[in-house]
Amino acid sequence: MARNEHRSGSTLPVTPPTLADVAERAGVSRQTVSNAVNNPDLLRPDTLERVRQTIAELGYSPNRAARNLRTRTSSLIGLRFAPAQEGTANAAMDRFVHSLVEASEEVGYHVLLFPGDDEDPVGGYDNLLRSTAVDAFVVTDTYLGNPQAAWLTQQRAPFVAFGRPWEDDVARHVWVDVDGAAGIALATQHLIDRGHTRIAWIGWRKDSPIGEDRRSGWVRTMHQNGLSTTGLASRVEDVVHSGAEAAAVLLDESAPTAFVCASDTLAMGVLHTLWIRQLAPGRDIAVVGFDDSQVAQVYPVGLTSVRQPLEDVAVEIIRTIRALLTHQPVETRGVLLEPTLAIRESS
Amino acid sequence: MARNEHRSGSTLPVTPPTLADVAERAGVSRQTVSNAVNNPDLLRPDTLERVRQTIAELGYSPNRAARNLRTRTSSLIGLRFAPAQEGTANAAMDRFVHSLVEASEEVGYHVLLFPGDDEDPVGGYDNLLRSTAVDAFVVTDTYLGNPQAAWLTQQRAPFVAFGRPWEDDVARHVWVDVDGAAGIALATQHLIDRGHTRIAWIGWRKDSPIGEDRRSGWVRTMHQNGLSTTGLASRVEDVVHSGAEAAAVLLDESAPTAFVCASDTLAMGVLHTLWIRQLAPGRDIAVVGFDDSQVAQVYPVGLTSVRQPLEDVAVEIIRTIRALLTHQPVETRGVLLEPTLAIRESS
DNA sequence: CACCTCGATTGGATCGATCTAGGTCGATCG
DNA sequence: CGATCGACCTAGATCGATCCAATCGAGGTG
Repeated sequence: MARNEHRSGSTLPVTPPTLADVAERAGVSRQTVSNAVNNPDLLRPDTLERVRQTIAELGYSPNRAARNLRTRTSSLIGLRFAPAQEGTANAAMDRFVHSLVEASEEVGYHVLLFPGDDEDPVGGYDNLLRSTAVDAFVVTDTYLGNPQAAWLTQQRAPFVAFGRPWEDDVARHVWVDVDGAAGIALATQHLIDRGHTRIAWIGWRKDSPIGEDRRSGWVRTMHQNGLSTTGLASRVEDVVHSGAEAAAVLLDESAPTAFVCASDTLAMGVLHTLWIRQLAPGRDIAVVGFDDSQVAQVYPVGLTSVRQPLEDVAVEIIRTIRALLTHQPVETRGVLLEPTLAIRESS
Repeated sequence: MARNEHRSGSTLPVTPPTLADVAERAGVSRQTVSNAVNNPDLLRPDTLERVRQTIAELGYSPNRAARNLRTRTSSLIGLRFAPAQEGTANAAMDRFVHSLVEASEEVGYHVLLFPGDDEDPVGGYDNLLRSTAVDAFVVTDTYLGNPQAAWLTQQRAPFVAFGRPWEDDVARHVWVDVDGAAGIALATQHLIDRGHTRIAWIGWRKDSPIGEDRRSGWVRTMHQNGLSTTGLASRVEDVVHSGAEAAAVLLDESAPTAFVCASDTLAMGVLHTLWIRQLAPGRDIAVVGFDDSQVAQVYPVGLTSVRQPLEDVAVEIIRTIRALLTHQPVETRGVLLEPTLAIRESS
């Protein structure tokens, strides 16, 4: 059993030390070493210390594959990673993924990325699930008609969704989401506090539940403050020039003094129209976007934007996944977190 | 051995089928099933067909952990994932990670993310390496004084760097990089072709080898075209307002008609100054950035920008990693890829 | 017909950590 | 003083796929 007898202290041995190596060297059994790693409370302090010392000396770290095989877990969380769409400002994924990686590390998980395929949306999930390569999934794209959540539920695969199952009443999975309506309400109130009364909305098409939810935050806040929303709303595609056109029309027809947008992309369109018309963002016309993208941060006139608490979302997701995996009762089916407002020169 | 005899056809069985299950059901031995999966050539066509049929019927997929344990591989590639810095336009990581995930999938690898820690830069690498959790690493931050590449080399850990070992003559690891100087040369020549002769450079501080490399592309192209660079260069921090200030000073002192920048962040600063001075980007003054970030794409006046071929970088990195892992001789120590120019209204 | 070859197939051993059942030892108690 | 207890530790079995050496069987050869 005495493998790895001679090894250089500075380079990685050809084969890393095993639990048996540590046991032999420390003069204890394998199980004792295992306990030292996983259940230190079971060992007598002096034995624990001796084993730990040996572990440190040998630079031992449990072999992942062996542990995974025995325990039927992988400590990996699968995430389908789709790139940010070109031509839009949405870089939220980047920040979210990082938060997720951080939150995972804290509790001993790692994040495994796999590519998406629009033609076969569950293919990637299926492979990883059947080969028991991951313990759970984080699903980020729970938009209308997305079959993944339903499919995973049916497979009894543990997963948590970032995003509510909007339209789907039968969906019984666990989710974490950000209250977009509250974010827009925050933005709208902010503008009202600054003295604006004619605040326009530029959002997405009506078939987007997320867009309609965000819009409701604007409507609600306006009405709560006794302000009219008539003729002040526009619903367009999420591209820059659509936002620019909508802003131009609204300025001509309704003379708003402020714009609240469903995305930073649309807000960029508004800024473009203001620029063409020689109107100064923040001084002449206020603009607020959504997502606090890099564009909002880097744009010469800093764009005020609703910022999703992605760090908290990630922590909450990981917390929930742990609960699912340890078969603790999951107290709530959904968690809704409050966004904040990143205030900059544009408002 | 006949586990999983009765199972619902629609939901995942409590324990997935094993190779032994398939073997028994197909009336062959385990080894034969293994061969059907890994070395189909060894089987007689009719046997192969029968085994494949059974695999499909049972929905069998080899257990990753068991395979990993036996073969001492994981099919995982580790990538330290640091988030884009707030306040800069650099979203290249997002695109690169996606490309890497795609390229990995093609050859049966997956990407594992782990967090970075500036205080202990090799900690994450060390853990994954010692627990044999990944087969290789992709290292993206090979800047001056970064100990990771040297450390990994010393540990004999397989890895490929995205980025040249600039200053380090002794570094003998394998790398893939984008020729920034060629990209800037492309941008500069593009401006010269448009009739510009007074083209200014705004780059990073002198201690950045990447910045100096990019700058050399500007110098080279200017001189090749018989143009002077005197008084047309500025070196500043990579933040928007530094770019804006540098542009203002250069406009006052040297009256350039075009700017080439080491980053989109700096280019945004230039655009800011142009906006303040009521100068139209593209018509009055041309501007070119670097990285083709979302900002460049979304900015109302589309920003012409050097675009790194990150898809190709990823493919090349994966190709090299495969070569390293299969102990094929790696023919070249470094690969330099050519960027392209995304031309928009700003030039 | 015995012998040989070579492709196809088999069963046992193995990777390294963990689970399980059982064993050791000193302290406590009737 | 021997039985009992509990804290601590040990050894064998196990997870599932692959490696390895050995075997089987069909076809060819002298």
